[in-house]
Amino acid sequence: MARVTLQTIADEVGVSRMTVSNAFSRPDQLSGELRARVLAAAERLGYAGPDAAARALTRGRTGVVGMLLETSPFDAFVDEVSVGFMRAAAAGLADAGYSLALLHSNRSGDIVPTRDVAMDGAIVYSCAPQSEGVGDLLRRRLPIVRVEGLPIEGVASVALDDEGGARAAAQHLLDLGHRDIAIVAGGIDADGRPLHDPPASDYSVTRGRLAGWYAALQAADVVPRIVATGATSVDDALRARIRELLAAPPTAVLCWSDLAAVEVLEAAREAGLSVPADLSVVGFDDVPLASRVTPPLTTVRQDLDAKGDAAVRALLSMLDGGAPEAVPPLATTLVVRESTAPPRAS
Amino acid sequence: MARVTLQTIADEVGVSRMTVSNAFSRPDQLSGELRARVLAAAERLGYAGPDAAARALTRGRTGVVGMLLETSPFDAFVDEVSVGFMRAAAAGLADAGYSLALLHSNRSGDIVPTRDVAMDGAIVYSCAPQSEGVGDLLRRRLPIVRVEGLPIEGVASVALDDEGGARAAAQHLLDLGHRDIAIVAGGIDADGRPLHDPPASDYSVTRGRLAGWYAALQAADVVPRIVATGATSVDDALRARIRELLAAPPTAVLCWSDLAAVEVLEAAREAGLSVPADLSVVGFDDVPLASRVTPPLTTVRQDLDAKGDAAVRALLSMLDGGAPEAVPPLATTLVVRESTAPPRAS
DNA sequence: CTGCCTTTCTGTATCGGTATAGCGGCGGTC
DNA sequence: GACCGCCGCTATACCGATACAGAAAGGCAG
Repeated sequence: MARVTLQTIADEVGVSRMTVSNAFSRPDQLSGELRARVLAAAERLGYAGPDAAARALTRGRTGVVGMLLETSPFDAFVDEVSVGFMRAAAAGLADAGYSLALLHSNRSGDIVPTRDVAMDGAIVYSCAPQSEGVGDLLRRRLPIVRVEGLPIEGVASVALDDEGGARAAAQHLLDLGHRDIAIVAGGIDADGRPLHDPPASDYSVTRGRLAGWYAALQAADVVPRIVATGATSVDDALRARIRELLAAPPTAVLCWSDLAAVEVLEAAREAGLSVPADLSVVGFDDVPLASRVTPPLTTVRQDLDAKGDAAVRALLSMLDGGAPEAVPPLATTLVVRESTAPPRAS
Repeated sequence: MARVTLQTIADEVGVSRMTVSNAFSRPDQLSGELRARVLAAAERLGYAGPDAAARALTRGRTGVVGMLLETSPFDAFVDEVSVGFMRAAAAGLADAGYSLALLHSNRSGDIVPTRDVAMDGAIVYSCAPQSEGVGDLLRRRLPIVRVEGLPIEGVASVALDDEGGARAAAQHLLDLGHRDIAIVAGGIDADGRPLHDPPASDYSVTRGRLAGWYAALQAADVVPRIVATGATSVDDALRARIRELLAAPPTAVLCWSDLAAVEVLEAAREAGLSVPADLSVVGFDDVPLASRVTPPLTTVRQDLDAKGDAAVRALLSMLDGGAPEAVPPLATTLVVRESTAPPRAS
């Protein structure tokens, strides 16, 4: 039993293939009576309407926007920050009629998403500019918006004002009177090289936040202690270093994520340190968890809805033929809760 | 400047279009020397490789699996249960080389995802069988797997053993000695009709859980009090009813979700009731939040990874040409934490 | 009754690929 | 020296639709 196509219906009804196509796609092009007959025949033969792939080919539009993630899709769904971004992006795209396809980086199959999945544009979330996936997308000359991650030549981008947020966080601690401050950061010093001052990172989020912390601290002549791993998520190595740090605790800790800050809270509890009396802790991101831990975390909020909206708006304007345009860094807000206080008088 | 296609390259190199195609897709079909020349020309002309839409048309495969959600994509990313499911499903599909496309139900654009987005198969998560989106997908005769939601004729399904989990939860309260038990459930009695006994619901999750609770309670001759709304998420109406309930509190409450249970916890605190001393509370799902609230919630755990894996496995087997096959209900586990205790001796 | 404009439908070309059969040339076998 | 098989490439026919330019039929003004 051959597949049912426009031609099948056309033969059945005794009209041209074109007329059947019009019955589905341009109803005003034929009489209501004939259209009804065509549709009835289609129904009878079990025709679902124009084939999506064929239509995508001729119309040159798929209705799909891809999202390439630095991590595997699995990890992206674990991280509350990327979930929040996906949420806003998916909602914005849905409003504009686009479906969001999560592209993976598994290149072993015969279909490599970044190269072979049909789409009208893509969002590149926190990816290395030189990664294969990004290369594939660039080669296709698709409209692309980069979100976080290092700059990609010729690609519009949406990013947080990491530096400003970090500066505000550091300044908050300085204003409280702290001078002995540690920084907990991932994505730097992967191979144990001596750290620069300020330390360097190829991980854009950490890079911006480091710059902000150092800007404030150096202005106050404070030299921070650095606790770092190469990993960009909280891992056992980082946990161990945090515990080392708290053996001779500073009075305050700046963390590059709320998750890292929660680890510090945990380690402080183990070490018998009271937060914020003995140790002030500042996170970053303001994920839902931040306000639920004990004590609720002082942190730098980023507005994930705004980030998603900005990315979608930038992409939609390109999909409509607009030129890629720069989006200014998204503002952050310092949220002061109960994990920070003046240092204990010594 | 016309678009660069296989033909452009073919003309440039002076070979047939077919040879260029082979250079990309079947390297063994031409000499290495010629292939190198073709690829060099492609590079020079900025050809990204075979067009995805065209390839999808001829090969009949897209590498995309759609996921249709009952709610908007936005809400799906808010609910920890659906996020957990998406996580597992996306990971499983990525391993198999498929990208996951989130289909929205916005039918106003010219591209209706369920009808017009090219895909090889779809997962239908907790959707009404008679919804337009489901109808579109069925008409296309795509391989489909249903996850949660009411049965869809001829569609393989993956669902939780809601009934067994609920029965275990109710039995746990009975074993503790509770006789005055309330049930908090959404998705029933939307228009205020008198409730049946057990109450009816068109919302499959609630339906299964109700059946389980009643099975255990009726066997013990306990008649529960019902607190319900038509909404399937926690809303103000439900919050208000919970507060009414606690004006004359039962000794224990069975909730159809952890989120609802957290509301009960909150309302109990407001009413000056101590959990579990004055009131035992049981949730459902075991979302991450459940173990973090105070007191940690006794709840029925569902394994979202298993659910995602089961759905993906079922779909993959159909994509490989297998027949749809029934997947047995997924097991649940009662997790006893600190929100349940024997009723206060009266 | 003629000419012109609509309405309604059809024919052909095209979208950008891939499958498949076939063709010339070359080395090798008997 | 005729025959065979293989290698490397090409020609042709699709895949399933849509765009666009007509063409037949009918309506209306002059």
